Amino acid sequence: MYVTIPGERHAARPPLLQTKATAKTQYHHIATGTHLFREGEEARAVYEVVTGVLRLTRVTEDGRRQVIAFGYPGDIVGFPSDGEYHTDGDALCPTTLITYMRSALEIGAGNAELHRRLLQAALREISAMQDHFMMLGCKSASEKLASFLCTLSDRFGCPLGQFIQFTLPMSRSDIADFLGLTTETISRSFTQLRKSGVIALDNIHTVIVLKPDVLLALAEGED
Amino acid sequence: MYVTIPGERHAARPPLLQTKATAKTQYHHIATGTHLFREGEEARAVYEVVTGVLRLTRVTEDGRRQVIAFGYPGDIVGFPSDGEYHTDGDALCPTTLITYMRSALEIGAGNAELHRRLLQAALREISAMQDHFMMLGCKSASEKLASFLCTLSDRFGCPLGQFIQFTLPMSRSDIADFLGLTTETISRSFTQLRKSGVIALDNIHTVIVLKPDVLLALAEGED
DNA sequence: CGCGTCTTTGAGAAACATCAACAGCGGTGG
DNA sequence: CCACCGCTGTTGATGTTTCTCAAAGACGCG
Repeated sequence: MYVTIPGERHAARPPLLQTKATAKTQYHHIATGTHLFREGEEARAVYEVVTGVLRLTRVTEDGRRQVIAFGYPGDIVGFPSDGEYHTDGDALCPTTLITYMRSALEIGAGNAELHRRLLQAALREISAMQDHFMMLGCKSASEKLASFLCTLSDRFGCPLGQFIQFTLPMSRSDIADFLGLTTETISRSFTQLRKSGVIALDNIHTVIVLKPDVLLALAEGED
Repeated sequence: MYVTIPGERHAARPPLLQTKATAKTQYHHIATGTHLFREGEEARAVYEVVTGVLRLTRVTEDGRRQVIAFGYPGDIVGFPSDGEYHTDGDALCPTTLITYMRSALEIGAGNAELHRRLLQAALREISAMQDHFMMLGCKSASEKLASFLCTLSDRFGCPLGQFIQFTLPMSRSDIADFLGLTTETISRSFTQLRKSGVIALDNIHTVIVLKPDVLLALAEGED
């Protein structure tokens, strides 16, 4: 089942969407593997990830899966369309969330400031999804993995001596389904990056970036 | 350069974002090939497409292009992030737009109703982009093209006898860059659909769907 | 009519998927 | 404590899809 990752609980950060009007912040804890919402379900809330990581997925009728996004601290997840969730959302490790009732999306008058921040979050989400398009549509397998690791390194890497370290709470097949590849190809690309000395794997879920500049170059497509 | 498509000017429809507060609707006409905005530019407005079609693209440093979306009537385009456009936007045929100043995105108090509709439009956009992810990540070449044609057929197809007809204002290479394929593969997939009697091409830019049910089945992955 | 651009078609090459076997690792139970 | 089991990940051999390169055809435009 789900492996509990010795996990990089990212430093607390001020909630993005929080406004003065809702002074008392209600945190919500969920365990690894918990489903926060499912595709097609009526959307009752949007969530801000505070610590931990969520996985957002969609599945076709014939069982092919696409990981739409990973929800890291600072991300807003669960944006509905026509009142429904359009992805499954579940926790890859113990996760803390802030819940914002769906009404915040709809009643403009109620809390204009929260509403404004939600729109900004939605716009950032659109921008992030466009980056993801570039990966899925334009890049080779090794470029995709390099881009993916680069993004995580930039957003969540911790200095380790002169290197950068971060954890991958998701499985190889999650990464594969995120990048539109197979687990075998992901595994081979990891091996390639290891053998060329760009990264090291402390354990399966811990990446150490040895040559950040080379990783970035690979991500941009300079073989 | 750009070929002017004998174009399917879709029936006028009530503006999505229009509110009573801005009673007099200001329409804006642009010619084929006109750039409405460019990536990295300061975002001064968002646009609602009324007639015509826009193409939203992004390009990597080394020149690979991804068509992020096509903006058809009823779509809102030009959502900024951090105050900037993140795609190029240009017209594939003569296009009519309604302009909404960027301030509408930011000053919640100014026009709460417009703000609310913009958020709804952004949420629809996110949902549409998730559908696009499924195409890019999960589907084969022929499935991608079938899905693409299906979507256009559903949204903009006109009955032609017992068949459905619609126009493709974009080039084969636009379709290729939208689906993460090459023009040659698109061309071959079109030929395949033609030879199997699922569609007919009246001319390069006019598709007639002969077997909608088969096209849908192909789109869903039932070979 | 001729030219340039876009599209189609073909042949060969490359990337990635698929299938299969094996290794590593944690958990369980004897 | 060790043997066994199941799961995930890795590696290898092979197959398929799609890309690349090349050439010819179609179409609009001057």
